[in-house]
Amino acid sequence: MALKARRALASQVRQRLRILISTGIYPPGSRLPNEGELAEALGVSRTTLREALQGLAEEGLILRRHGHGTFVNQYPQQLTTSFDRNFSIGDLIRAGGHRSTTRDIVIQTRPAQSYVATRLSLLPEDEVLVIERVFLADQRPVAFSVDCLPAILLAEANYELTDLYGDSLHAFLAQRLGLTVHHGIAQLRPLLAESWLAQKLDLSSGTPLLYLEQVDYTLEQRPVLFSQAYHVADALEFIVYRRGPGER
Amino acid sequence: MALKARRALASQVRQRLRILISTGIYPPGSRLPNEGELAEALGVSRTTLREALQGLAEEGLILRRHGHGTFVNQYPQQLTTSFDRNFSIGDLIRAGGHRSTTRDIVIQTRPAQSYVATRLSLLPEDEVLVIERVFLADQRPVAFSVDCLPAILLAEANYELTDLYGDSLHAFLAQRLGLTVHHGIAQLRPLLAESWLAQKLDLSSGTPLLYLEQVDYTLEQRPVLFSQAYHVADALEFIVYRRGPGER
DNA sequence: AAGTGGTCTAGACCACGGC
DNA sequence: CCGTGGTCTAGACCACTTT
Repeated sequence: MALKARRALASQVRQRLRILISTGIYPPGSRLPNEGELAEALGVSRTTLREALQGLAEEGLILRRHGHGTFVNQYPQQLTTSFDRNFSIGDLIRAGGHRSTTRDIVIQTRPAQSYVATRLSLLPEDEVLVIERVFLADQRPVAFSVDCLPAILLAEANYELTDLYGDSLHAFLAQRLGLTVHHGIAQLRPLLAESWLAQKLDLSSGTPLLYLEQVDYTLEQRPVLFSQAYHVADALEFIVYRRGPGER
Repeated sequence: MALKARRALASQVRQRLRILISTGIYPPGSRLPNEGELAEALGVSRTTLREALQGLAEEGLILRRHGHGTFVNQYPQQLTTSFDRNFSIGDLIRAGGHRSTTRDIVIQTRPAQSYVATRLSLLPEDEVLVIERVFLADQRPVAFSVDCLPAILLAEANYELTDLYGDSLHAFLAQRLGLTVHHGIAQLRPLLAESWLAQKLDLSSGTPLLYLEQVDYTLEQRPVLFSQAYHVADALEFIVYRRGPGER
């Protein structure tokens, strides 16, 4: 416990406050001690405490009122999965309280189609590793996804095919290739299931699906993953936390 | 210019830096002066400068690398509309470069349906003001929306019906009722246009639509607006910037 | 080893809300 | 008026990256 966990201080304080609130030390509706006292009680500076409080306020766990005090929210919102976070389909399924598995996996290398090459900043003759699979929530098919990785990223890496079976490609990118996904840009569209797709998902043709097309980037704005996913609507919840417009 | 614009300092610095970058003082790819120098040059503390830099990094305008420096991003992402921001449909249309108008407006007060009452924390017998309308982008219908406002909010306010015609209810809430929408929680679902809806939007029945259901809250977590919107998919773009998972 | 961004502190002053 | 949260500062020390 010597080093590490640096900037964690504010996060630690945040966690400690969460506990103090959930255990009823600070019950819903009550007012917290003022910032000075609270900072001293927790053994951190007021600045650090404030960062923790700000985080809790954004979570909706507390309410802050200038000149009045900081209060524990009586009606906290709880979002299991907010879509502005880059979760995998597996996470989405688990957030709904189901068990996530996959089937019908196809892994192959092939030349990038033109629209894929464009999104990944590749040349048309470049190859991509394509991973197709069906996601199931408790045995029920709920999504079909196609992921494309530039083959050149894999050229010098050592990995096994089984590494690709895990439902988090982000983890694979980070652990095997040293590439951390910083953010993704996704586009949403409703779609009707064509027969080939309906068959994969055990649906009838014409069922409405939520189609998502996404490119993931590293911190350096390098595109590393192109994904297409077809989601069965009534099986997965798509919830978005939308901040009001304006300057932070 | 005496008072006001308090916490604006970091925002002001941010804006000044944007200008320094866009005018080519700090061209794309170049490294900015270190934080100490930059802070002194701009006449603010390093803390304040860092807050500004952090904002610019989140915007994607600059890249920060520990132990290396801060760089102007060569390939800045520019999202006209990111869905994690609480824009109105009118904004969405204008972001696509079209002219936004509305038609078929219906405004009436009626008892809240049970699912509406639940979402707005109202009692079943409470009344809501309902605003229905069709949005057009350059004459073409692209969305149908139903907004519900608790009637009690309007009881003591003075306003005219025409205030409700503007395409930003958020602006109405802020200016007439003193209620600022802090965030909304939205749920997305694909849907097939039923005949009544298809007729309103000049579509054929069974066309896939993107359905959005949203509750807007004030900073104090008070629900003030419930909205349902049916979007024509190929007319509007739904783009989401998804940050990588993890603690803030 | 030198230079950079990352974290944390203590303290000052300001603006808002209620008494 | 007082107490609260909101903003800003100067400075210390740490950790990462390159030379």
